[in-house]
Amino acid sequence: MKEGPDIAHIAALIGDPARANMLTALMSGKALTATELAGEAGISAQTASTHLAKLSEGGLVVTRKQGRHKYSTLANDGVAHLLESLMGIAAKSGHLRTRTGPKDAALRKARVCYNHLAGDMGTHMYDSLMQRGLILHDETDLSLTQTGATFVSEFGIDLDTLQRNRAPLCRDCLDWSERRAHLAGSVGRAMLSRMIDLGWARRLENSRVIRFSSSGEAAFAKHFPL
Amino acid sequence: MKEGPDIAHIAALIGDPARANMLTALMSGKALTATELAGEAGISAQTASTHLAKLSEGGLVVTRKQGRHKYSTLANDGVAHLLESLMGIAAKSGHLRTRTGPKDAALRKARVCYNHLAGDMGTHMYDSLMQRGLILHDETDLSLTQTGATFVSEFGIDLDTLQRNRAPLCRDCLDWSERRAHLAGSVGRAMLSRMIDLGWARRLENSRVIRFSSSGEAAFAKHFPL
DNA sequence: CAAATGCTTCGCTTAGCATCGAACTATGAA
DNA sequence: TTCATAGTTCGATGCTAAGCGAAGCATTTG
Repeated sequence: MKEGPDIAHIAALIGDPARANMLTALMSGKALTATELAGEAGISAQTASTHLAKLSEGGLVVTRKQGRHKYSTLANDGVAHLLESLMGIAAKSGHLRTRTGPKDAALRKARVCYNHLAGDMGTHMYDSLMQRGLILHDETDLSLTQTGATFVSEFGIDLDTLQRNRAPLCRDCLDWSERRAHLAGSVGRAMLSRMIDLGWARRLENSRVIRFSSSGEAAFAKHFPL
Repeated sequence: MKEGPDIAHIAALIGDPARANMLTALMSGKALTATELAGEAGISAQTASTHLAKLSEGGLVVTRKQGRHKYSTLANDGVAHLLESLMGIAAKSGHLRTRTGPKDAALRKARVCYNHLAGDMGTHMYDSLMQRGLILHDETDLSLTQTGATFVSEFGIDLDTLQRNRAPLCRDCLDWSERRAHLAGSVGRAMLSRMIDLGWARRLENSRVIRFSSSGEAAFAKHFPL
């Protein structure tokens, strides 16, 4: 009767509102402590502790002890991807968001998705890179072309360091607001952090929103034309 | 505090074992009646009825009344895609499948995923089509090339009829066993049903397994070389 | 018509689990 | 050492929801 893996177990892990809030908070890509996560979810520290144990046991989250703190992050890109898929379906199917605040527009424009750029500007960048032949799909994954590699290097990213990791350089990730692909993977992460280093944008506190300065937005448009 | 859509609600829908079993059964792509689904999940008809109401209300499933039967299917490709993602994560993270039966190997080789071909042979076909330039990625989706369209037509598929639908012709779908892409979308569905019409393969009862005859497998290899 | 089948609604029971208070361990600071 | 902070474990509580029996509605069949 039972075929394939046990999806109910891990779906149930995400299905609790408190845990879902923690996971959403971790979509920022930052490593958060247990108490921070408790705050995000609006629950006590004890409860958060048990939740974290379950999430980690279920392989959705990995933790690292450092002094008296315990930092948690999403276990891998796959989990982030899964969460975005969930958001996509949750967004369109049914009684949508609880409260459509002013933040919502900002989130749709540019936000962080597991440390890479998502939202309108994320898909814009993806389209630009794709159209100019800097990235392409081989059958299974996304990869940089030769010209793409030089472009990325000239943008100030050290590809050699990234390549030392086993993780794929490029992946695509489906955007819940745009329902289109954007650039994930280690290059995607590096691109975003480089933009922040360049002063183009900054991350808002306690939020996934990325705010571009007007000059930053201009530079962005110049670097990623369509 | 709450950003983005409510993922907990729909994750909770999938998180119940009975409902998860129903959804997995629907991954076959067949429309199943309420009692059939009750059987799949191992619960009574009444309980299945309430579960179906919730699934439909949550937008994961659509139902159609026909006489005294009520047929359910997955709501759209996105839901199927989400379920496959879940299986992928569930498969690798943690205490894996409950029981690795003989069926498992067959499932990995060829199975149906929302009416299209998945598993080893599914990714094989995808790779072949991609390598020969019959399908390609534009920035957002997958599409047939000119030569791809004639290939598909010569295979015996009426593209005009398919195109009348609003649904995308091609999509890619991530395989939980192979962790690679395979061909979904209406063309993917048509390909599989054509293979069955040609007698290459048949679907096993009460299972997602697709069994190719030896001559069918030979024909498959000939049509989709690498 | 009556009988049978498929599905749904109601009411009830039960089990699981999220939650917190309180007590305990571990690390860092004064 | 003493105090403070971070995190965990235990026990008790209370709510939610899954499950089924029974009754009801709808549709097809004899």
